[in-house]
Amino acid sequence: MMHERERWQLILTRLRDRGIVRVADLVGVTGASVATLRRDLAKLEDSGQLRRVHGGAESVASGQTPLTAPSFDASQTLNADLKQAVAQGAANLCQDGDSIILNAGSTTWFMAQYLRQHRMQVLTNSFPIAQELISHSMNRVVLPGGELYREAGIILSPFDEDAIQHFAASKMFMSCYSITPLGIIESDPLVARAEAKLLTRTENLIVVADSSKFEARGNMVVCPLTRVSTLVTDTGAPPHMLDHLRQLGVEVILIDPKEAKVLTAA
Amino acid sequence: MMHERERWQLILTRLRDRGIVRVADLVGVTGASVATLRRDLAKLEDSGQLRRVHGGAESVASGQTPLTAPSFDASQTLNADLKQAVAQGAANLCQDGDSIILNAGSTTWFMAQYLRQHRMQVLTNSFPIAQELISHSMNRVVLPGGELYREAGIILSPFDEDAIQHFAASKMFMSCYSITPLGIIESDPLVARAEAKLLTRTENLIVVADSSKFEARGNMVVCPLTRVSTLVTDTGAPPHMLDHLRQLGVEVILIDPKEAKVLTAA
DNA sequence: CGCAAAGCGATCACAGTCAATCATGAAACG
DNA sequence: CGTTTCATGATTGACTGTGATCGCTTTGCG
Repeated sequence: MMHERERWQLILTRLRDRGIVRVADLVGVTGASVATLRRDLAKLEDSGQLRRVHGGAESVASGQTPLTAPSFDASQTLNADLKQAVAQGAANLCQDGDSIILNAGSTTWFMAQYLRQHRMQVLTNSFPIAQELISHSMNRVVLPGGELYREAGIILSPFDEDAIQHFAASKMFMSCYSITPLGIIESDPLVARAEAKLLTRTENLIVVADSSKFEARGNMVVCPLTRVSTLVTDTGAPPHMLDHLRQLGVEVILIDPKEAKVLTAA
Repeated sequence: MMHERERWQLILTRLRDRGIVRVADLVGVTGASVATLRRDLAKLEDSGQLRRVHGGAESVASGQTPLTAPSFDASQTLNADLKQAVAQGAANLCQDGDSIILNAGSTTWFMAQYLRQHRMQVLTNSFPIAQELISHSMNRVVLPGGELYREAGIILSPFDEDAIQHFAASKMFMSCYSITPLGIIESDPLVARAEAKLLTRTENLIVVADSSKFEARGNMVVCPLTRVSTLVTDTGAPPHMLDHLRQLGVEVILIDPKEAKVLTAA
């Protein structure tokens, strides 16, 4: 028989792939009874991970624009579970009234999903994140000026004068391309510059990265590791890197992707 | 059998792609009965995601995201036909390679629908317009920095330093709250200020306004009528105002909403 | 103008789905 | 070893979505 968590994971995966699931289908896939699956859906709806409809459930992101969907479906297939767990752990660090920064990235985008109940001021250079927050949360949203790049939905500007110079954040959550001993790495120079610019608006840098980010890739250093206050990652991260980070004074928060998924939502 | 939500999704997608759907076609595509599809259309119309017409339904200008839908459904019910006609006429003034500005407004939003085939640089302070352009057109999109206001989807900033100071536009298309002999009128001070700021980025101001905008309403003057280079409106506009505008040197372009094409150019 | 065809809303019966309740069995606990 | 707790599965009555049919209205054509 299938375990409760397995079913949940399966339901959410299916939901992400197809946008909609039917109870009848799930019976065939999971082998569980209709009643059990209804309970599952009820719980998942309570924690905001889907919306129930007659006959099954639909993705909370369903009916979203073609912009966010394609640009994130690709990255979603890659370690989506880990990213969600890390994102949820990071979201737990937020409190109502905070002023935070979210840079553009798939992990931060997942994080935005967990901020629906919050009331904060959020500065982000990600168009999809702004969209998500403005339409599904009570947070106030601030955007930097600049050109909106289609593929990634990032707002970038070559200029320094900007309204964000008036923004002061208590925390910044940053996802990245990779983490190496040399620092936080991006692959695109413009993106690296944009993130460096955001970094000037806060003292407290929280890096969110699933364990796959510790493979060395990319070439643009956004900032050294000593700039990082906190790292949120999952238990699959290489221990020697975590030790190194702790020695540099970085607080490391480990999320167990198996447990953290839904439980902390309550 | 196809699920209700799947049909809705399919209907809305088709609507996005083609602008109009026929019940008869949907029967063939979805496999559902005519009665069911009619019910679907009725529900989708209730939630403002499309407008029913004899034989099927048409895009209400794309029932895109939860953000745009509510904010524009209200204004759409008001003179949507006129606004669309004016918007189309205004869009005809654009050429590939232009750099234009679109302020936030229902008429300019309709206009964005007619810019799908263009390749321009577009500066807009409207989130829904940016969304429309980035996901359905080849235009480059530039945004000003500032806070994103939920209801209207407008980006507003109390500060002057901004990336848009580096933007030079050949034309600005502006919709407004009303037009009076005193000038172009808005109702909200912050909006009026944002539009005045956009005005500094171009010489050539094109006002787009259906004929209902000539009733005196609102109280914030954005600019005097002498600042207007061109006015695009429909044939229902009061002649004495048009004469007055022509005397001030404003080029008046009249659109016949029935034919949706340009009649006269003064 | 009149007529035919298509589209429309209303109604009804049927099937699928829902929430609530109770019963079962397994693990946790003293 | 008995009790408690919890996830699960079955049953029930109520509800919702569906499709067929009935007139009525709108549209298009001569």
